[in-house]
Amino acid sequence: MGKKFAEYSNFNLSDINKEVMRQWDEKDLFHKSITTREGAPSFVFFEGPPSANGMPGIHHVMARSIKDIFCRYKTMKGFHVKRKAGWDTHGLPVELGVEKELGITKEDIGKKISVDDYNAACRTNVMKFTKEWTDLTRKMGYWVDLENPYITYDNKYIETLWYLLKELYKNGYLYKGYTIQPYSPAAGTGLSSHELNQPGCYRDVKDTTVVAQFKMLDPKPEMTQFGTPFFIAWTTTPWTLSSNTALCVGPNIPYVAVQSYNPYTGQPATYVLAKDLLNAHFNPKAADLALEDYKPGDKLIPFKVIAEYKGTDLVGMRYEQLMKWITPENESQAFRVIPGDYVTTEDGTGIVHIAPTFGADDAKVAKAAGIPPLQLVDKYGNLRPSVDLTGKFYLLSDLDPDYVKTHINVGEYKKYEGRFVKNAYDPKLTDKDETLDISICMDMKANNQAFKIEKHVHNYPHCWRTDKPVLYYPLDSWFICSTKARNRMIELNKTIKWKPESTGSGRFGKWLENLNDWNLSRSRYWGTPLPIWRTEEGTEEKCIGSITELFEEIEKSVKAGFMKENPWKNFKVGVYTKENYDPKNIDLHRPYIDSIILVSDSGKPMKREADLIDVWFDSGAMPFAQMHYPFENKDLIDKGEYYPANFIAEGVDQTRGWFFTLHAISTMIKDSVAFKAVISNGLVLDKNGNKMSKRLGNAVDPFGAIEKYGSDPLRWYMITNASPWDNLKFDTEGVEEVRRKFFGTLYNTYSFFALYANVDKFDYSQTEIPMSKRPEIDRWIISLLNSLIKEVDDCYNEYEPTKAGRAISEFVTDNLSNWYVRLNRKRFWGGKEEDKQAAYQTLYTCLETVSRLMAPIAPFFADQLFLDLNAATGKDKSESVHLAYFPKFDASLIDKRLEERMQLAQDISSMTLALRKKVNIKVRQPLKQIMVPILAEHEQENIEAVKDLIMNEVNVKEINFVDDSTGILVKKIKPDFKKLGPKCGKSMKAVAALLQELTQEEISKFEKAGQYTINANGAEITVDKEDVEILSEDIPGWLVANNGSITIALDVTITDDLRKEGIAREFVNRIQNIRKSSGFEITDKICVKIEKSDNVNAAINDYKEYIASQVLANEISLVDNVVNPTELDFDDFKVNIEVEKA
RNA sequence: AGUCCCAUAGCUCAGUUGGUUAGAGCGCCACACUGAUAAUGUGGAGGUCGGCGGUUCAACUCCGCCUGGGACUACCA
Repeated sequence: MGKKFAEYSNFNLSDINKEVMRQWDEKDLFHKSITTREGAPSFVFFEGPPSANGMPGIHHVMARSIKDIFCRYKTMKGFHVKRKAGWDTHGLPVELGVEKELGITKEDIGKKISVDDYNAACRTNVMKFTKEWTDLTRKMGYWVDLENPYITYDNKYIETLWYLLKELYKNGYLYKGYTIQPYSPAAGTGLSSHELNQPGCYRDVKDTTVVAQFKMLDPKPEMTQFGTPFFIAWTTTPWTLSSNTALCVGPNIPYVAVQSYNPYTGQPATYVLAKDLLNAHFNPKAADLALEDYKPGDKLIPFKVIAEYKGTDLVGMRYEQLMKWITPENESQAFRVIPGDYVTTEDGTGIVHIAPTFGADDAKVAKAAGIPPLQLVDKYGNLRPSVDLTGKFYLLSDLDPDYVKTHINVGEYKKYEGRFVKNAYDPKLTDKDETLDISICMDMKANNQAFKIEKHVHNYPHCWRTDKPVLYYPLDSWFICSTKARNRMIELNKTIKWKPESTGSGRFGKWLENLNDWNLSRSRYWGTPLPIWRTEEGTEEKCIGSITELFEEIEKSVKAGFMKENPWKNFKVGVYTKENYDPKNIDLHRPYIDSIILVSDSGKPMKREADLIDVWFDSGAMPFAQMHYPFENKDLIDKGEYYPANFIAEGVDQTRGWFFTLHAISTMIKDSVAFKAVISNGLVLDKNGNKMSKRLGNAVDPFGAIEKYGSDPLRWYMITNASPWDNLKFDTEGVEEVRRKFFGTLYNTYSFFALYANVDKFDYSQTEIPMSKRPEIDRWIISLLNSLIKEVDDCYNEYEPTKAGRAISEFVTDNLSNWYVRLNRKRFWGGKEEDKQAAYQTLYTCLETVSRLMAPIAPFFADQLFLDLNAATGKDKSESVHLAYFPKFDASLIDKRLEERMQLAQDISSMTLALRKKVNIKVRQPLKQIMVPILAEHEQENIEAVKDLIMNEVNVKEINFVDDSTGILVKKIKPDFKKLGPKCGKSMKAVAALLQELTQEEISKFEKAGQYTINANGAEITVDKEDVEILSEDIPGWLVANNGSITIALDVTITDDLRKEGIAREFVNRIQNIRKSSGFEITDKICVKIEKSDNVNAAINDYKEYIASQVLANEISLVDNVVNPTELDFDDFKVNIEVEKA
């Protein structure tokens, strides 16, 4: 007892932020929020690891707020919510950052700088902004364990990755393949899809394209009747034609054979192409011209369709190699027509040129049809595509001489030997020089091989490092055969709760359906090494799944004499201490790992495959790797306590990134989802809807924003302004508005409460007034409060934080502050004891409950509010709202009819005030009555119940009801379309019009009979009473307002008595002002002297007591003269008055 | 190019299974309040629900096409 509610002189959420954070640290609350729930059911959350080599931005506040909200909520619901922070530390962005910093390129690594030093630089660099990240995380109030984060470069982490890779390997998911990948000849490296999607990588380029003619070897008879028979196919990369080994048709696409002439040479020919594209290549205007009338050079070239085929009819047909420079292996299998489902007739000819070495799709369909790729043998004996790694046609001198002899037509090839396939790759050429494509096209034109040569603009990816176009090029890579698990992934995906749902079924679902194998290889230095060792010929290999296993293998190798000793002899197998796994003791990265040579089962040396693995594997494996599974914490995961996650959240850009890798790894390793629910949030844009970027200077600094506004309004704004999955147009004015509107109001409400509660020494030690004894308005707000609890609980449960926040906000501002507190102020400073207690208890309950409901979103202010309230009452002794429990709603306290009645009161009040406004009578002037037309009994009951509130709020003396019996009501009929619609069908409109035209007599007849027959468009329709709403819209002669079905009339006559009372109220108001401006305490008693005047005498005499009670005056007297007059200016007269302390 | 998301007042957003006065806040204009006061309240103006078609008695709502913005994926020749 005796503890007071804290009162504040100012309201600064940024300061509250800091102070509350200090207390959290002091009390070690984050840890307690976990330890106090020990043993409770666990709610598993996974943190997606950000990369700490960049500064955190405002969008991170968004993403992390979402994560934090649900972790805090679940903690309040009694769950044990462990959450580990994580850092993504490998990968190209890190490497490039380091290269930039050190001023080197990839080629310098191992030369100018040792791999060792380089990786050390990466290790430091990647954690460059850790401090800022930690700082932001704390300031924004994101509770996550930053002291024991998982770090992907950790030896323990890598060891788990190896374990997982080995599991995949054992189950046949890992294979080495030769595939077409984006490759940058200028940079000498393959590129990941992530790199290809850097801003600005896809650019429009103008390329020379050609429709090539492929001469048939075994044409169908009808194709031979006119000129030479050709297939025609379009390509945007003419240089790849020399590597053509097949043509591809759509099996179900219709094709035609057309007799015509080559536009360049004028030679007669029979062309085969897709029927749909006939007019794209043959001008319809020439359709009627006779073939024989054609003379070379004519603009319009005649043509004649002579036959039609389905794609399948063409499959298997053979054609002559277009450029006979190089003879492919297995020549007999090449140069055939093959089927491909991906062929369309959107552009080109419906026949696709296939160069298996330079197209991913090409390689796929070619492989399926047994078509050999066109490959060379280089001087080292390797099979190579016709283009070398620098982007030029191979030099003969770089090839195997025997191969050149047997397979290359040197005379033909010489002309193109060493030509770069894009000018950009050739250091000696510029854009203005003739491209290889053009050279080839010119030759084709001359050789009657080109049907059409055109410039074509298309979108093409460029290397983000060298700015030069990417080449699709075959490279050796390790793959995860994720397609094998595709169906299972699709099935499991259906069990995941996606927010929004469309991302799961749409973006993610479609992605799964079109899944490709996962290319794991990266030829870089800083990353998780692929733990596969191979003999030189690749006939034997070993996949290593743990350090222990590696050590066993090293021992064998030492025995076999391939290694002198184990380089990590201080490492103790099976000892999982931090020290033992410290990089000083062991480092699984390159270059150390590359020095390990193992021995194969047959006794041959094996070297590690030089590749690193995709960093996305690092992050997708975090459920296991963060626990060092299965080496440690095996049970936690196997028994489901820390896996799978109940909930994760990241940006929508992770759909095919982290969300996918988590899902894929989990499906393949555990045949389980990795997460049961996921929120994919949208972007944070600037207030104009533009992407934030440092370059444009429109990026919002999260630190500055938190410092200025505090995290709570920032979080509240971000969460309530738009659904997380919609993009947020971030406007600081919105944050300011949230601060003022929501937090300001809540703070004011609390301050109001605290002020009077302290005066009255309220501390909830008094007996609780039973709900049944509290006034209607108290039961109303408690009912709303319980409805709110249920709603907010449901929203959080359904991962709808936006709706939760909006509901809380509406309750606080509209219902609690603007209605409950405003209407009940007098109860707090006057009022009978029991009624006062009821008011305090009610308001206390509301505020305290709100502090819990809002805590997940606005953790700082909510905690202060909760503690301030409970410090005085001791009702909940939790150290923090975040250790307390989420409120439970009590259905017995919810009274929907009461809520409706109050709504009615609010509507009637609002309408009355609007009427007052119309005739300019201020609220302080009492009026006699409101008239309400009543057509049904329950309407009157409802209003009666809230009558006092209305009268008080709008300052009228009575509410009277006018029922039908008076005969003065003017009624109107409103059709209920929902009921009447199905009944009337097409006549609906006519019926509605007729109903609205009914006279007063007809309406009464209708009411008495209970139904009415209408003749609409010749059809008789019987309308029942239930099909319409009969309402009274007017009382003739009164000032009337209506809104929906409610109509009210206001009596605006001001009688003498009313005028006097108005003056009295005016006095109360003025005297209160004087009290305040004189600096009196609210409990001070006063003495009032008023100068006599005809304008006021009567009013004062009649209302002396009333005024005195309202302004705490011991005495109010009318005097001839006042000594220290204050002049009060009433609208049409002035009065002198003196107010002093009694 | 495909997939997905978004489009409602000047701005930010609500809008139930289709049902007839399309709402709120901010901003703006006017007013009131001044014992919740670095607050607050009330009223008012402000909409072809992106466009065009369709289904329906009835479309902001369902369907199709288009436009604009965004994201993701992608050398379909």
